[in-house]
Amino acid sequence: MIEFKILKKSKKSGARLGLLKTAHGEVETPSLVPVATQAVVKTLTSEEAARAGTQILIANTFHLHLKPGEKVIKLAGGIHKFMNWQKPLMTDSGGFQVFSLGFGRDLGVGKILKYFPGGKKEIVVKHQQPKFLKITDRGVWFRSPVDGRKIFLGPKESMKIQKQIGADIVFAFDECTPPMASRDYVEKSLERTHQWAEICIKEKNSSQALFGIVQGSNFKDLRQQSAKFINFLGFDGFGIGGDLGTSKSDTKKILNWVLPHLDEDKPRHLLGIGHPEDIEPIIKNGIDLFDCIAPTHYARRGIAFVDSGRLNMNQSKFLNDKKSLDSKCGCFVCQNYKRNYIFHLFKAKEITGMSLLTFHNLFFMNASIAKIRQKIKMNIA
RNA sequence: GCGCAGGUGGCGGAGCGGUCAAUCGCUAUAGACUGUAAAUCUAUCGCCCUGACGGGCUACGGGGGUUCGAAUCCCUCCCUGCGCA
Repeated sequence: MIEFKILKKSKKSGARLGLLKTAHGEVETPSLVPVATQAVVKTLTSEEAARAGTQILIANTFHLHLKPGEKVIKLAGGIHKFMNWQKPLMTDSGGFQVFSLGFGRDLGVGKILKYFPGGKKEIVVKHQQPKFLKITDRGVWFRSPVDGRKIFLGPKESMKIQKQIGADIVFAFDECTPPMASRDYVEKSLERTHQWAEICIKEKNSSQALFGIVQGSNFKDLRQQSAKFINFLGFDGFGIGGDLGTSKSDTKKILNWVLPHLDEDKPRHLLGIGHPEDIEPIIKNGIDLFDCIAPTHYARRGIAFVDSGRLNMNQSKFLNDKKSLDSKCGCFVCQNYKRNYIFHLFKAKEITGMSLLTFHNLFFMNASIAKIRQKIKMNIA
């Protein structure tokens, strides 16, 4: 189980400084939760992920169920042993895959909608089903992206799998609704997500903390209703999922609808948000934890997060650039390697380039969040 | 010297009389990506004008010819590879 202590509340914003204790150690919050979908931070060893300042990881129930299967992980002694990660770890429930392999895939969009596919002004998901999966009241029939076979995942199944995987914190099975969903769709989906939340609570075991997920898309009353309902069920913490609007101010607005209805003394995890420029605002809104693929995913595309913004290490202007990625960064990459070399590795398609940038991006983000924690402590944020 | 095979855009390589500024791949340039179907995807890539649509110009080794029309056919020269002397 977990214990969460709020050490300090900012007087200048909604930010909180906290300490999350788990059987595998503590997490100073606010904190980034780097993504290890397949029980690995892509391109890094677990030791490297830790050395980059990572305090906690999130793996994925759906993907680990497909490969290698939860039984394998259980037989290996649980996910911590399996991947040699002795720090805190959470598993996402598979609820995001209801979206990403469903409407997200159909329409080629992510959960943050910046443009409407096909140039249409509005695309509304009403009552239809996604092409490749079937959403029912009891759960979801997926098509495995690995081999196409049918996979059923509902609240019971997800909880059972997550128990076998053995993370410190597990998430309730939800439906992440698409950003272009109609109100009707979101209402119906929310009802299901809430029923599933009740089932997850019943399936909860004593050794894992369980976070409930607030949905409701960008509808104020639905978000509030969801926050109250999920709060009432008595979870150990909260995830805030689904559509969070198209701008930073939308996200802020939605968080302001939700957070006042959640027990203050429990951790709040914003699901899937965390570009560098998002972090300070969401922390000031009162978010304690957030996971995002950005640092690792962008690294593999050659994008380095640095103090001045982003560097695209595929650009040949770096051919003879003998500077480190970021002159102020203390990571081993910035201490030992220069842009010219990293550029070369990307051009040569050498995997070490991706690995170096992944390490740097994680270190950079973890360090900048540590600075924000310091600012909260010193009453300047 | 003879024989054979070739010479096409930054590179590799299609095309073999009109629909060709030229398939495709690579490279190059720019962009996208927020609970990871992702070491991926998209766009541009002869020159000039245009935001774009579009228009103009120069091009398929050099030169000449046939034809209404040639990267594609003919002649000739140059060059490359292989084989034989």
